[in-house]
Amino acid sequence: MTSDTEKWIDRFPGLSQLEQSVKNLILSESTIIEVPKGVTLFGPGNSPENMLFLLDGTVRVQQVSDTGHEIVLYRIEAGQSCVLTTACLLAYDHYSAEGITETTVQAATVPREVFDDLVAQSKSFRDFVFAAFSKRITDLFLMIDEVAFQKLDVRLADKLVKLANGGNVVSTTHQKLSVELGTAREVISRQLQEFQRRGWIAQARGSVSLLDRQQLERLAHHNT
Amino acid sequence: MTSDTEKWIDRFPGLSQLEQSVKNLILSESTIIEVPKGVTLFGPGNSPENMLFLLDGTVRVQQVSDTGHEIVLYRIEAGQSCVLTTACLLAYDHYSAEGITETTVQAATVPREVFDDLVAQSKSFRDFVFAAFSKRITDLFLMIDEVAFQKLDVRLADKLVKLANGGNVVSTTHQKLSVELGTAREVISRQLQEFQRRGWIAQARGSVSLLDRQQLERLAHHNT
DNA sequence: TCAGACTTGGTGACAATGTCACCGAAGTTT
DNA sequence: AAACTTCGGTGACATTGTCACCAAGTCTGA
Repeated sequence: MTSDTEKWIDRFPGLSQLEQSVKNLILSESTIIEVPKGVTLFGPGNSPENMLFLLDGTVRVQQVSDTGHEIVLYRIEAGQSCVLTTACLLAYDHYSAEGITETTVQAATVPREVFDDLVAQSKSFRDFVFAAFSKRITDLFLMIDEVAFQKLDVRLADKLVKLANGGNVVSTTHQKLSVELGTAREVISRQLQEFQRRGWIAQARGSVSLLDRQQLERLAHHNT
Repeated sequence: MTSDTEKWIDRFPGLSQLEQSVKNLILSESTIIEVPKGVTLFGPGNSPENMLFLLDGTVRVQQVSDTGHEIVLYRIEAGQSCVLTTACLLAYDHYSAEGITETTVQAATVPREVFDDLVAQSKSFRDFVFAAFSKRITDLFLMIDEVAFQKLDVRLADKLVKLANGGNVVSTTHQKLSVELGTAREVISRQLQEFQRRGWIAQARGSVSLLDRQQLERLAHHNT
């Protein structure tokens, strides 16, 4: 174990406060894996037994409705939270969510039994786990609110700014944006045309350039 | 403690398998409370420190959007699951969900520290808790799917059948139904008129009678 | 390098749902 | 009985979703 990987645990804000003995246990019982982009980590009929701590990259969790529609539920970012869903959600039948790597992903895998031991032994680990669950649930509450009540232009502006991630170009198709928001491609196309008409964005095949991020952010934050 | 209340723990399928010693601990450290109908158990700025096991009655968890709209997220039924949300969600700031008793409610309250002890000591209690979280999360996934992609007539038919709960009368207003589905009152009124026109329901002020439950169920299950 | 095949995006017509501004009828309070 | 509140109805219009296309760009294989 290199000094580099030894420290991965400190990338998790919630885990850095663990007792040293617990940290050592996690480190010794976990395996670092690397998964290429575009791999389905979990999904219907595919249930890994391990818990994952994401060290690098992002995993997109999305759902395919029985109507054939898709929607992105959330993303798991490196160091932010663990893939609890993985080990836990399989218990329930009708879940159709799947987790797909959006980039090459580095992760530490912790066997289920070790996970259980950790929960039993460490109060701070428990807090970490429950905080992760809580965050997930409150985020889903917010998402329901958004899907049910927010106007599409607001949601799209918000999504563009977030996907740009500080930069000015979002490399994605109208189709993919529609899955992000759980709407139809045509609706995205129309709305992007409107943004373009206002001079807020420029479009090219497969990419959107943000020309006036301030306006987009203003719309996204409801300050019309 | 009467022999009646001593057995409440066996009403929870997930808890009945606990070690007897753990059961005893829960029973001795918990307090039975009764809460009248219409009380806000938890909500923004109101965070009870205890975990609740619902023994009788139902709690409605709903959300008020900053757009002023409301939507029912889920219900907690007696014996079904514990009010984990209560103790856990406060950790996060912007959560606007609230839990309101829909009936007189009987519940067992377990102090936070006892809850933590239980999680630490009992594997089966851990399984119970994680199962509850998982169920909640997968239910929210389904809800997002429904809100985003299901037609309103399907959702309304489904909701009517479920609220009828085996009977043939749903005592509620159009306004309340609209909150159930996160839509507008007018939309519900129109749709109920359509159901009435088809002879599936009859309406009176403040109540809906199901005349042809089969048809409603057929619609709800997408078998047009 | 050319012929499909596929992907991406555009368009118009229409359906479903949400919003707004009203209205009157049925209950409730005083 | 008058004032008020709750409940539900209505029409006009805006927004979003659906469908059936089309055309241009990109890729692939012979």
